[in-house]
Amino acid sequence: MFTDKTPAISSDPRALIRRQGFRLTPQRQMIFDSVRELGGHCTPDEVYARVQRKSTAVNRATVYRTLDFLLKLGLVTTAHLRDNQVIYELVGQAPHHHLVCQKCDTIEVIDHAIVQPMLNRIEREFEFEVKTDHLMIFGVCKACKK
Amino acid sequence: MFTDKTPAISSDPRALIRRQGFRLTPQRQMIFDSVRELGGHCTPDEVYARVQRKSTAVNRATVYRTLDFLLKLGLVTTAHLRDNQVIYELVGQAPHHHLVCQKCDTIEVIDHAIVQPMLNRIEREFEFEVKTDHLMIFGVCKACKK
DNA sequence: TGTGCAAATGCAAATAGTCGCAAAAAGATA
DNA sequence: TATCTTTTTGCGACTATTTGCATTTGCACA
Repeated sequence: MFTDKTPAISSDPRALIRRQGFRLTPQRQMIFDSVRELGGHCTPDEVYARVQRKSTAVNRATVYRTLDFLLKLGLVTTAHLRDNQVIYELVGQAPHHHLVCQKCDTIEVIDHAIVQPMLNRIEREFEFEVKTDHLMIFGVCKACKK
Repeated sequence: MFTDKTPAISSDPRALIRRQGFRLTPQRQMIFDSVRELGGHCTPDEVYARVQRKSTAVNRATVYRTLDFLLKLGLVTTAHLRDNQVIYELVGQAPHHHLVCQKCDTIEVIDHAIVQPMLNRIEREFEFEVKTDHLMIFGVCKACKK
């Protein structure tokens, strides 16, 4: 299960899903599409609301289950804000990370290159295979520091 | 609000709470004590269960609110596992981070020194004042890789 | 020590998220 | 296309977490 290591092709998850013996359902397609349409960053509730616009027949539990499914498949990742809110994000070509300002709640995206050396060191020193592609670093942004 | 920059003294939060104009209540004391007694890593539910042993009069909502209060005060931090479970942790003398194995769920603690250079670089390049003291890095541990 | 006021709590209702199970349906095969 | 197997879904119940509001209670100050 979930053994495929091929990088996810975000625009068309169908091949990836089927290749691993899972089934492609309209619900999964709609939910995935909604995540993409929401700009790649969204909460389960936002996804549910958007899916409802396509079909009111989709159950809330299915949204939760499918987001989790996409997570296990590697098509999306999650991040948690300090208020316990979960954010789902599409896995794209470029891994990146976030600087979250605790004062104004803005989120700045930073490149993976800044984090990479640290992760490499961890892989070397602890023989730990890092899968994190999405760090949330909390603090106070430039604008709020003044 | 929450402007005190003095490092938290985990063993006695009373001075810190009062210095900022908040009130010291038996509930807050019991909840803080419980977190400490639970070894510094715990879920809201574990805290509630432990507080019940001291006094059955403490409401669940108060536990949630107080943990959040201690978070804002800087006396505890949170971390989120992939299954959305929240972990509260006492802020101690030595900041540290976690390697979480997705296969066996074990958590390895790593020293802040490994993360520090990256955070320094972020502070410099983005003029972002980092407050994160507790990164969760997901992956596969040494034992599970074999 | 008593009094007043704002903060904190308890309660109950609302919202968010999870789970078990029966029904529906995807995809394989004939 | 019909049938079969297994996955996935919807539903409803249940647990977890949050929120509004009335009441209580720290604690500052007289």
